[in-house]
Amino acid sequence: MGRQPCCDKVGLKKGPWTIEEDKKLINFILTNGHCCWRALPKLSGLLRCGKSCRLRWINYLRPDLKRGLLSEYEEQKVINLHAQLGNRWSKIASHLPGRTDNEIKNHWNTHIKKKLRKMGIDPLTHKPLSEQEASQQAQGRKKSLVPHDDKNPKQDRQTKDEQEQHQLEQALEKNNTSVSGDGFCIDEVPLLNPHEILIDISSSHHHHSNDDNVNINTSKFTSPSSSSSSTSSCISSVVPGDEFSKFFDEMEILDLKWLSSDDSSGDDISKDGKFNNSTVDTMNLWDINDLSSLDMFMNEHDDGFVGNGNGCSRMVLDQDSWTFDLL
DNA sequence: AAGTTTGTCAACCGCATCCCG
DNA sequence: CCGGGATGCGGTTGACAAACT
Repeated sequence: MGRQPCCDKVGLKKGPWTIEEDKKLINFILTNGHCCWRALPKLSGLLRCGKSCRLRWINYLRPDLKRGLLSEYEEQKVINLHAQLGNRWSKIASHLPGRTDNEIKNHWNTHIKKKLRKMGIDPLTHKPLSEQEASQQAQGRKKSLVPHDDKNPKQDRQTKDEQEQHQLEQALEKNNTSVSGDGFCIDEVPLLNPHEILIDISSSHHHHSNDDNVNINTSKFTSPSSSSSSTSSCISSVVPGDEFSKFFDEMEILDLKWLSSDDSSGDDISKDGKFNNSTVDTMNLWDINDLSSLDMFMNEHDDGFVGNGNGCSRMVLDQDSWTFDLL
């Protein structure tokens, strides 16, 4: 007797989402919230598994998502957090507003890993690679080192949160790492002793210096209780019209201000039509104050979607659309 | 121009954890 | 406390596009 599948998969669609499916999902969640992911597909008329709907919403359709490549500052934050937390992507994501665990995980695997190896740092251990190891890494036949519980991240979850928080706070205080530089709190036990974290921050250190390119104003931000997913839990309480508007109003705003850097000579819009983060001067999360904008979008801005004929997995329905196109 | 390789990332899968009766 | 369903999480896959030969 195996475990029951999460949903009746017969007749359910898989693969990339179409424009129509996205619209249905957005419309439904904005009007009804998502009381129950399992029931949502039936209620909304989607031929999708509830899990799939949840993932699509969390990773792609949520209005508070920030799109585009991670900035250097965010990258540095991810590296620091990874040194502390290991592959606990959702925890890491919870410290990067507007970013999803999936996005961070992908970015880690495709960009940061390579970057660290280039710098002679083992992305698993955050320790320097020996010459031999470095050459092995370069040849792609590096054996995995498992210094902290990267391979078994779930095992250490059983540690009590309070203990974790206490330990980590102490460690961070002692070592004055930049992880908590902007004031967020980490509720995890370090997998590495902070003094063991060896990250060359010279390349990005200017982000924290006086000529700081990044100005983070966290004056009124209450971090979601646990993870990126918990943001969606907040959304689950979404109700139509004014209530939703209130929700945004009451949401404590994190105002991220990305000051243009000197190297912002690049194109504002990349080839796939997305804005590059580096050139976005100001980005306000939860910048939508009125649900009517969203309604407007759904009803009148159908061409806000840029379909490619065979699905819209990369359509322009991102933070920029929500904030620029709609308002 | 055509074929091949490499890189990226959305989406899936299966297990773990949470929650409720 | 226990069992079962719902949800969350992290690893992995595969489609697509870009780069290379």
